[in-house]
Amino acid sequence: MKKFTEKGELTRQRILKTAIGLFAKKGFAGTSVDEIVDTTGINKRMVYHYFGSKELLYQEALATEYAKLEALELETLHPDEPVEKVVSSIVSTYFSFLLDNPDFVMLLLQENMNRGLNLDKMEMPLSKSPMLELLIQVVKTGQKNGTVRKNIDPRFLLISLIGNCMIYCSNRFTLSRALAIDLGDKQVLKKACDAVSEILLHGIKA
Amino acid sequence: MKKFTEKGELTRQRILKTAIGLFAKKGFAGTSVDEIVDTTGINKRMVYHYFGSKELLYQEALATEYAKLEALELETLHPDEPVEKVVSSIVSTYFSFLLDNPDFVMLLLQENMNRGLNLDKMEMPLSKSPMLELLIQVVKTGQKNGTVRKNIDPRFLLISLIGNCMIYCSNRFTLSRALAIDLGDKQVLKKACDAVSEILLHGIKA
Amino acid sequence: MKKFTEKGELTRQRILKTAIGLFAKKGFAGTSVDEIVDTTGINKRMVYHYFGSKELLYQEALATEYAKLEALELETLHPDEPVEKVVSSIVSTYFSFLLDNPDFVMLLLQENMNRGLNLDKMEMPLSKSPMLELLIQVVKTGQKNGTVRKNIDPRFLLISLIGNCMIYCSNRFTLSRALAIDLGDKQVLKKACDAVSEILLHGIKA
Amino acid sequence: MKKFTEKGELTRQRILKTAIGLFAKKGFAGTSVDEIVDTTGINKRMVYHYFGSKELLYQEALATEYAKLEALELETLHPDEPVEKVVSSIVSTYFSFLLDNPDFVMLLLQENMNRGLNLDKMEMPLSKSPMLELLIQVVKTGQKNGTVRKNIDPRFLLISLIGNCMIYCSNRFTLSRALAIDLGDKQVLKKACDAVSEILLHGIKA
DNA sequence: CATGAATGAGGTTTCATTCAT
DNA sequence: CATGAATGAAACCTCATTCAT
Repeated sequence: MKKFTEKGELTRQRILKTAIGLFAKKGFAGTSVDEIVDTTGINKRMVYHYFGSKELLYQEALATEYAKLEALELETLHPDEPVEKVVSSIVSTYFSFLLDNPDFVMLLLQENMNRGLNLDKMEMPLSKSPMLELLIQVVKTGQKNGTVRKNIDPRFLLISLIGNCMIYCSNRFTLSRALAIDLGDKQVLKKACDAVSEILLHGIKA
Repeated sequence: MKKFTEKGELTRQRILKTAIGLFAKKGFAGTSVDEIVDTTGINKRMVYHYFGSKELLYQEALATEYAKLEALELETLHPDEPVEKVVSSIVSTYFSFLLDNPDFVMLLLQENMNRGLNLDKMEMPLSKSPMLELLIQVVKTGQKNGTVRKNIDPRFLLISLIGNCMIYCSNRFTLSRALAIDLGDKQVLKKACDAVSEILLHGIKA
Repeated sequence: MKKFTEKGELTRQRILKTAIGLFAKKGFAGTSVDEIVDTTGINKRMVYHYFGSKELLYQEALATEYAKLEALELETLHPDEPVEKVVSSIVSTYFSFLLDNPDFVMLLLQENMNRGLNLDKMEMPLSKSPMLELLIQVVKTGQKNGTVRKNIDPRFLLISLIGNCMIYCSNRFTLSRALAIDLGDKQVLKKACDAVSEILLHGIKA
Repeated sequence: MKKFTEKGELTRQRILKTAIGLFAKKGFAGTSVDEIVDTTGINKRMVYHYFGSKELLYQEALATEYAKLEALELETLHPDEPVEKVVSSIVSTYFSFLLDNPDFVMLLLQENMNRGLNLDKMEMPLSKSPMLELLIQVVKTGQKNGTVRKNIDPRFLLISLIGNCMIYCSNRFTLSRALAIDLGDKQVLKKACDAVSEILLHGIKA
């Protein structure tokens, strides 16, 4: 990796931060380099100096947000805790994370719309999800002591879990419209989080 | 409004169909009018003749795909059927629909990324979801006869239901990556559909 | 000349009238054939059927308006009338005409900006101005009987006369701005007309 | 505001100068940005870099020419000079100016044809015409000492004055045609200038 | 490290005109 | 006589990128 002076690093970060916001809001094709530099006030040449190209800048933006997912705090959760506690904790963790990181959500969706091609190009390590590891543990334990149904597949469970949370972000506007309910309202979201927790808990228990 | 001849209508439809595919695959900004006309072989001027602008073409594409959702056949489902049958039917209906209409999924996600602005511009009628009406019925019945838990809100249930199905499409690539499971595989999807059905059924029953 | 049926002639006239208005307001280059047909509601093909091309339509528009100038009523004026009466009559005649025919003014200016090229193409007859003939007469008479100064050239007098009237139309907006006076106001124009008459009358008398 | 280097300013000026000539000759709609850049040899992107849009470039062209009018040297004219000298000086000043600045004349006419909309957009200051101030002075003085008729309104006088000069430029081609006199001929123009001076002087004197 | 100038390709849209019926 | 469909060229403007200092 290149090393930059302190001032340079600051410039770099300002560009990256601005780019993340714009790419998240308007997509890769919908965002112009001019817009990024106009927003930051930094000279356009700097984008190419620090990032090489628009695409590489986008990938760095994607990587930066993606890294946040891995930083999800799991410290307070342990495989030896009861399954109920673990599941509801994961749900609220995801809810908070997704709501707090709308840029991440948008970039993730975009990447999926793009068939994951940028992640391929970036050769991101296929890091095993720690969340999945945890779920595998607690489900196995739960199945042993009879609190979890036998045919629960932790992978599908994790997907359900994510899907239940993500949908509030990824389809917020169309759902608000169709169901006449404001999914931007904090109180509504609190109830939604609880509803998700409860339905999943009942969904897996034996 | 303008009247078109049969031949003109054909041209119009060819443009629209092509546009739907490209907008779904590459997004609004990522698709050029040139690309659309090159694909169809129709003169570029015709796009503006029939649709007025790229944006209006996009909106018509969106409306066309969106209309498919409303056409989801609910005829075989009835409010007086048992809740189990209804829920699992809805799940498999959504699964099939989303898998069969990837363009719809992409356009829907894009519209959400765009904060629903195009739907607003189009002044789409806020049609009450028939799916929601159905769920409200069967949940109420189920709660009366004791098969469904009291605190199930049909709206959150529907969202969960959609989220559980949608996630397999909207996040297919990143999930396949992270969980080391091929979500493009038909058999995997069959299992996933069953898993979703089961978890939700257990999730709501008293 | 071609002959058209009554209905056809009507269509033709509607196109021509619309074209005159648009060409006068927005210029030749600034007016599109589409705009003309959209305004009339007549099919675009008809423009080419009746006029051949946009340029020929423009020339016909120009000729139509130009013809109005020749129709200026001079019947009540005679060479044997006193010069004062003739001059003030001409002034008010021009004033009325120019104010009543803004399209003429605009097309005339445009033609001058275009170096008279269309008039050349149209091979318009270099019709001797009847106004000039009249002026030549009365000036000669006036000079003979000592009421008009010797060195008055009727041609320059006519130009002055036209210039004094035309300026209120051709430069209405910039003059209104610069002189803080509303040259669109009827009463102001009445005074202006009188002022022009008076200044010219005193300007030529011996 | 943006800062430009010396070299950039040069490029800017070349574009502007070329634009003035073309806009004056062919009008706003009749001039294409491509034509401007082809004439200068400068890349098209630069037009938008320095001027923002074709319209803004046009406005700057208009403003540049318009500014020349204000620069009309009035230094040699003083309110305490006799009215005859002042009027004939103004006439020849205008004649020279208009003949020397055909681009100004064309842009001014165009702006009037456009109802002064660009001047409105540009929020040009409604600078009091120094020429008018001067005329007000000398007319008042002339009226006091009995050399100028009482009912001369300096504003209408100025308009007449301008009209008498302008007409030779604004309607040069149609007048040359109609009156069978070459208004492009220097000697003819000299005589015309004198005729205007004389008619106006006699027109105002008591 | 940083800046403004510059570029060629391509973006969306509109043009005047012709075709087929 | 009249219509809607169709066209290729050119309009204005923006793009990601590179140059020169």
